Amino acid sequence: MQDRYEPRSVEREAQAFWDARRSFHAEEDPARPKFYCLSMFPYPSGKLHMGHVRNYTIGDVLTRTHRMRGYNVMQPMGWDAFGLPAENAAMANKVPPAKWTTENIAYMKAQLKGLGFALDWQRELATCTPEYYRWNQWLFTRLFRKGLAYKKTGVVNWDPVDQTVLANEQVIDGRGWRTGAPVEKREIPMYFLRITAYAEELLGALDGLSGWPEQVKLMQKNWIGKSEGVRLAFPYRLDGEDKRLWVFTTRADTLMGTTFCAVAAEHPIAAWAAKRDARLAAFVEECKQGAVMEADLAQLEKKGMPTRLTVTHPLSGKELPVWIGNYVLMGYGEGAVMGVPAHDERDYAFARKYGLPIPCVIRHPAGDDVPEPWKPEYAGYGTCINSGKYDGLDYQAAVDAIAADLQAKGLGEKQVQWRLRDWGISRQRYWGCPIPIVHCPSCGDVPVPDEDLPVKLPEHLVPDGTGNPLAKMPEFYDTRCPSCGNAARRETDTMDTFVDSSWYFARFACPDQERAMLDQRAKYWLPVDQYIGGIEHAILHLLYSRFFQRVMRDEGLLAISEPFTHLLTQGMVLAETYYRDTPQGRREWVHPSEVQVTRDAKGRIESARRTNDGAEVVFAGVGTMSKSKNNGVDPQALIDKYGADTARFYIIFASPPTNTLEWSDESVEGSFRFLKRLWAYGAKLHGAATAARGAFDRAARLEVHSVLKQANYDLGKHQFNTVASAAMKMLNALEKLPGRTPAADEGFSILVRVLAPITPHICHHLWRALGYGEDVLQASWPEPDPAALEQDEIEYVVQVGGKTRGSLRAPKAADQKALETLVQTSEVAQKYIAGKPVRKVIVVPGRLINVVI
RNA sequence: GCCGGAAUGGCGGAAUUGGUAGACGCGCCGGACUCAAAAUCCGGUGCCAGCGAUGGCGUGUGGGUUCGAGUCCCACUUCCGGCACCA
Repeated sequence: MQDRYEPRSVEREAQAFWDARRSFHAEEDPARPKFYCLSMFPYPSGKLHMGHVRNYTIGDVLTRTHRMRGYNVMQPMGWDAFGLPAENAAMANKVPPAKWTTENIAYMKAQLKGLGFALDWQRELATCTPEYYRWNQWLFTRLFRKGLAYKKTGVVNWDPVDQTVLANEQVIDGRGWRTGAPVEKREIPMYFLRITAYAEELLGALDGLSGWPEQVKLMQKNWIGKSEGVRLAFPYRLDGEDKRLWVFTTRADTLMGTTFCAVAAEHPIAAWAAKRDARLAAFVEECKQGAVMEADLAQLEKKGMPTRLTVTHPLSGKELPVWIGNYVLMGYGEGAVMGVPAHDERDYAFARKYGLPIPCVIRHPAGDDVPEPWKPEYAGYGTCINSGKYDGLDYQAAVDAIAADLQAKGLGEKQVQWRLRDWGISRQRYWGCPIPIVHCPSCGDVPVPDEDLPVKLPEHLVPDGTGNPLAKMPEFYDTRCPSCGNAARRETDTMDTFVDSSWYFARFACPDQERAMLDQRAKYWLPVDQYIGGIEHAILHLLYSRFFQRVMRDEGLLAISEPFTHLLTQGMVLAETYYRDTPQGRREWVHPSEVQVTRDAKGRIESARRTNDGAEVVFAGVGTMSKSKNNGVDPQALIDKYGADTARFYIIFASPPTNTLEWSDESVEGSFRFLKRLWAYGAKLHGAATAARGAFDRAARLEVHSVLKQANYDLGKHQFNTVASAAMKMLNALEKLPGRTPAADEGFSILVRVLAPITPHICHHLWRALGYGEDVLQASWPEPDPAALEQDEIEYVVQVGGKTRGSLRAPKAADQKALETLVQTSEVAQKYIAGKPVRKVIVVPGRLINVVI
């Protein structure tokens, strides 16, 4: 074994060994427990970023530890290959998205191989291939026939200059990103998937997901948003006809405090009113300006205008004005709300602004009226007042009584309302999976029959930013109706890329299956035992996947309902940011690698200068790695310099998986240093003759085995950073041993196995070089030896009055009484008791004694 | 705005889930080796006061519960993620 650690050759050799043996190829094996470990597949954007390296290293650690624990492990990898960035790159470089995507995949695949991940490449898939997306189409036609996919209008961002639909991301401060034109809302026909049909089940099943973080389950619960309330009607007469304005409320107990109703600008009443009043028409138009993002809408200044229409209060019979309000969402509930200014913050602000009455109908802790400013208590539950026959009722009694009275009049009933909306999947974009529908003038929307699938996406087009090129391509859209054979037009919208990623985890079980979406192998591998990915996917991707799993179940493809048994959500990777303001007043972001930092005697940053020209720069804290702040760290540069094992070790060691990770080049050096020390120790053992048991063996074994015990505990918590620390502690202990004693070999073989999932290449080499075995992948996971952990004496912490004052050693067998006596006679306690009466003595077995005085 | 998180030395983080706060590492300080540098090795390092023994303070802020709080409760501050067409 050579003295110098050379990661390049060590890594090449280990990877060649795994390739030759097909070490990571997984086969179904009913005799062993299976472990399907999956990291979220990447979008092939060009090259791996640090977030990928982190995600896949975490997945690889889990994969490799489970292998060593005897599981039949499958860890696949694929490409989420459709999407907007390919179209943007296509426009910028005049290259078809397909070519750009394929080249990116090839490069990134080589990078993943270089990192030594235990991936089964035989299962590789890409969502942009017809072999994959034909099953998107197949499933869509099934859902369409069942009514679970349907057409209705949806609202999109419209760029009036480019005449194109914009993604939310392409809207910057309410303007189109390319044209700068103010964005408008536009309603267009779209296909929707009826996820709301599964709302109750998706919500209820969260409780059973014991392997998911509570935080993610809570976010999903709130997103689905079940609320029980009352749907009720305000009757009105219009053009001689009796009509009803329906609203939904969770606060029917406040119904008697209603002083107005408000409808969304897209509501039929708004359209009716706008026809008769130019100012209203202008206001409705104004509401159509701007983007569709909820975050923007929620922060709009609350504005409204009264229509001339009045409605009748369903219980009191009072006439109430109907307003158009820009804060009423057409997409939630009925697109109309009842305004109860005294007990709803938005209604309060609205009524104050427009001088509407604000009668208090719920008693709250601060009194029976609602003076300015608004207080959260006003919206609390309480007893009804000023509400006629409902006075004195509490929330539940009032809701029950009011719902019953409404029902008797045929003007309302209790109803469950969901915040969750059906999933609009139509995208007016080229680089996606074509929606398999043919529009026939006589037969309507006809799903493409199975034998005509897949509807192939032409791969040679280059979009130009003015709408979908498919819609300008008669060779694509001119077709015949599958039903009647007459001329018809093919749908040119493609699917939301979330459709592609909502079932890919299942396809990994049988990516080569040409005759079906899934086969028997999926029944063996699914569900995914461990899923790993960014917290930013906590709601949409994970909820859509849970929905699709149920859709596939109901198609008879799989029996299970939940796709992911355990979920680990990793944190983001951040880096330092530095800038300087140029004389021209421009802010220039300087890459952290180009900055030289000077520190004071305590290591605090004093100043920072740009290395090449000495210009002073300002440290602006840490932030997500981004082009705009010029602080991205390229993992490839790191791998080239230190090797894959150092990159993997650092990323595991720097932070627990769920935390954000703040990048530091200096700390990477420390990780490299550790691996060099590890190598050097291995080389020293390798060159030494085996010695007899030494005097320090007992102490070294105690240390190694107690650290191992803790490491195994931490591994169970997925706290991998302290597992890496444990490896360092083991090496520290072993380096104190004088030679190659039995404890040295035992300890080193434990260390190499603990580290093998994190830094597989160097461990592969050391394991073989020291003759511990042929392949560390085949080794079993180490467990602590109870005999090594035996101790005769225990050190107790001594506290007096809750303050730590020192420690004392006591025999292991000492009981509470013996310890009480021991502590009261001890020098350390005597000093602080100082003759005061001892009230009691608290003993925490094996840890601490507290004398209360 | 709404929903969900996070906050511990100069820095990343640890604390066996209410029991010695700061493990492990980075940085910094001092030393060894070297003609010198790099690499490597050894020692020190929460803050304040003190030559020192030692004493006081200390886990974002303000309260509370407890023999004992980084950990539990209440109220806030700041930062981060998501908000349905980025993936």
